[in-house]
Amino acid sequence: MVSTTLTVGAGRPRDPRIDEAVVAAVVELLCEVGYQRLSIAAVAARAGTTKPAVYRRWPTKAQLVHEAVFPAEGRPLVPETDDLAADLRSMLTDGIALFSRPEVRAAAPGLLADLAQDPGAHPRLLARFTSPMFDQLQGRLERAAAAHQVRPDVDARLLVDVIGGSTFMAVLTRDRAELEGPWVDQTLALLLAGVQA
Amino acid sequence: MVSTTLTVGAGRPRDPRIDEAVVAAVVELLCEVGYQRLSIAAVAARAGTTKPAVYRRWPTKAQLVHEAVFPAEGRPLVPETDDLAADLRSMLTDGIALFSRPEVRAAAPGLLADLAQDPGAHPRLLARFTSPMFDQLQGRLERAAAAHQVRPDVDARLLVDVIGGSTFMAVLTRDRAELEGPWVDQTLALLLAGVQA
Amino acid sequence: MVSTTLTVGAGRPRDPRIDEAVVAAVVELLCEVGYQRLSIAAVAARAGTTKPAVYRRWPTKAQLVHEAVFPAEGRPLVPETDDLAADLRSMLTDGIALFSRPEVRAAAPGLLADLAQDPGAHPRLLARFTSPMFDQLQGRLERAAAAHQVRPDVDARLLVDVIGGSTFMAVLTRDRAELEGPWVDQTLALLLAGVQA
Amino acid sequence: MVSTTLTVGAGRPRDPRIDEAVVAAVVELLCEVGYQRLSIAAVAARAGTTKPAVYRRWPTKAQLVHEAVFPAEGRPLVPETDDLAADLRSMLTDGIALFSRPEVRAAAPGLLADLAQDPGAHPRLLARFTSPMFDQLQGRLERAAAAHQVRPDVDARLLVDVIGGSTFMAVLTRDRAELEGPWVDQTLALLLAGVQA
DNA sequence: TGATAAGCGAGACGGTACGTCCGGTCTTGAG
DNA sequence: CTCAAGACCGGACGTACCGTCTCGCTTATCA
Repeated sequence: MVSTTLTVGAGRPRDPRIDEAVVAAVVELLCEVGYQRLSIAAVAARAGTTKPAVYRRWPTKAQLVHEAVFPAEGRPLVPETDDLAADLRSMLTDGIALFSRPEVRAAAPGLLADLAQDPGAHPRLLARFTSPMFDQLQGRLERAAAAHQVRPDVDARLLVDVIGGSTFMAVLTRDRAELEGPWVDQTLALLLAGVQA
Repeated sequence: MVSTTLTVGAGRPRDPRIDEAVVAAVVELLCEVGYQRLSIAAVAARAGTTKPAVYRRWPTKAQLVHEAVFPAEGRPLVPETDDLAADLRSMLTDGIALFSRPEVRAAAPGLLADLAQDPGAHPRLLARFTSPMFDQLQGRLERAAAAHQVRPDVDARLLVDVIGGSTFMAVLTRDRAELEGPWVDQTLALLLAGVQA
Repeated sequence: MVSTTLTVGAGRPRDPRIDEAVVAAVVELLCEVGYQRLSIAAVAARAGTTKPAVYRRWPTKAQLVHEAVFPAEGRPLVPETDDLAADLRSMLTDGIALFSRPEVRAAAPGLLADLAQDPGAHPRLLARFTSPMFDQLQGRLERAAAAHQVRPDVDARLLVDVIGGSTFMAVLTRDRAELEGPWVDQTLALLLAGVQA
Repeated sequence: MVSTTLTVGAGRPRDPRIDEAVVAAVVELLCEVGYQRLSIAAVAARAGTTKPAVYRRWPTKAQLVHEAVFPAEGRPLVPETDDLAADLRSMLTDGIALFSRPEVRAAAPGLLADLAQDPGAHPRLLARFTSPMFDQLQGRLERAAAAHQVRPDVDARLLVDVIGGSTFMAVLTRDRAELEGPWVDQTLALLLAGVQA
């Protein structure tokens, strides 16, 4: 998180309603005008506050959008049932659902572009998303290998690349209708055949 | 292509050296400051010309960068040997190489962001990249299916998603060293197992 | 003159109708939009021709306007009766009339500004206007001095400054009505008293 | 004045160094390139600032140049000694000196041209220059008439036309050397003879 | 009489300057 | 130290217009 509303010391405390209003305004405006044309001034106006109040909380647009679009949810990234096929299917549909949210579609490429320029963003991004997902998936795969469901040399990080990248690319290049139909089934079939022992 | 230097009719013809200088300047500046902070003014200055000369050729930054970064090469996107494994490996290494070029790394997310906002960019992007690749790969897969090397229900477009998305994601989240090492081997193994009859 | 339609040598001769049409267009447009916003493109369009045809004849806007507004008339600048008061009055009213013509009011300050910047304009301007007027007035004053009407030390060039400058300033700062009324009478009284023996 | 640096209320105050630097840059550039080719961009660059900072202070080039060239000095336009000849001489030499300043020579015709086009400039110009001068001169002439030094019917405004116009014309059409020599003496003689009782 | 040469309409070009938007910072005055 | 209000600085924008150039054609002079 960036908007560290600690304010342990003296002085007037920050108004928490502004934090909420700004985040809500960002999500709205992302869907309306996209990432590039999202201006801090417009966010502040929509949130009923002023630019300095926003800049006090988030130093850059990238960090603001990042936090607004990907709130730190505690939900498990990798499901844990006994059915490997069902778990992989969940990951595919979760990826599709995530990248299909309007604010995510609008924000993701712009965020990538901004963060790609920012040195140091690489580890932060990994720490926030890829690594937790990788750790959980690593455990899940070891369980599956022990049950002789997957080859023991299947790499969890590689699978994260393939699942994440495929869903991202699919959302970018296909219509909504295609994704809800056979795409998941076919991809799941390919993945299962690819990893199975 | 956008910069249609046709000019069959009347009027002073365009100076082709400006076309070249601008494209070169875009590639340079992309590597130096990234997509977002790439300004037309800076491109024109670096190219030794002026903004109107750039705007006459490319109406938007997105189209300019698109053409500068992805020149219309005629090279086949899908190799055509008799060895399916070798062909898939080529596609993976080509994808890695493409997305690893500094100007592509700098431009790709920004282009996605801009084009995602532009209605009508979707079909254009497909027509230029995904579709040709898909058509070629479709033919290659049919040949492989006839030779009983792959299952007949493997979809070429799906494979494009998986190969393109995986390589894109890998380049974004991994170091150069990892990609040149086992990543290609492991991904190739997964794909082969996934599609084989 | 600038538009030297000599064309002694070979080649297609210039169309004299274009010369006329351009000059007429300049006078019209000066009255409509003034000197600064008079564009060669507009002149060419109004004259029913094209920019290069205008530039072939007059290299700069200043020279074009100069020639259009002050055609080389042969009319005597200084009248030659036996009545000095009447002659001075004529010069005053002629100055008022000249500077009051709409195209002259519109063109004069702009011309001064352009020509003031052009080194070499000074002698040209003098040769065209001030000097002939000065020569004629010099003769007239000598005649008046011989008749003991004016002091013999009155300088003709000085009188040109005073008459020209006063009328110019008066036209710039006063309404039409004032000028036609007592202004000429009062100025004439001042001048006569100033020069009389 | 135009650049009203009032800013009594809220908001960041204007940087007064920019005001000074811009005015200085205008004077410099006027002498170098003249009025017409004086661009706001060049002024801003020379002053070490940017175009918007200039536009915030002066909405048009005419107003900017006007204020830069004719700063609101409180100096009396008409001297007030007991010697009418000396006072008139002062007005002549002041006029010569004013119109001889390089930036004034460069700016004056261009300003006239711009202001001549702007309806409403007429009264403004009068209010700033001609009228104050006229009022002061009117008082001086009444004093002189009471002392039987001038004819009581001599009009102050007319004298302003004659003195201003003559000096302006003389500066435009003569060399520096001529003006410092006998020109003032001769003109003074003419004026004195013209107005004396 | 045919080659040469300049003018013509048409129109796009290279480039200067324009006036404006907006992003991020700073200042006030109150809480 | 925060808040609102708001102006400021300066980078960049996309456009209008200037004077030039290229084209394909026409019109005159000269070999």
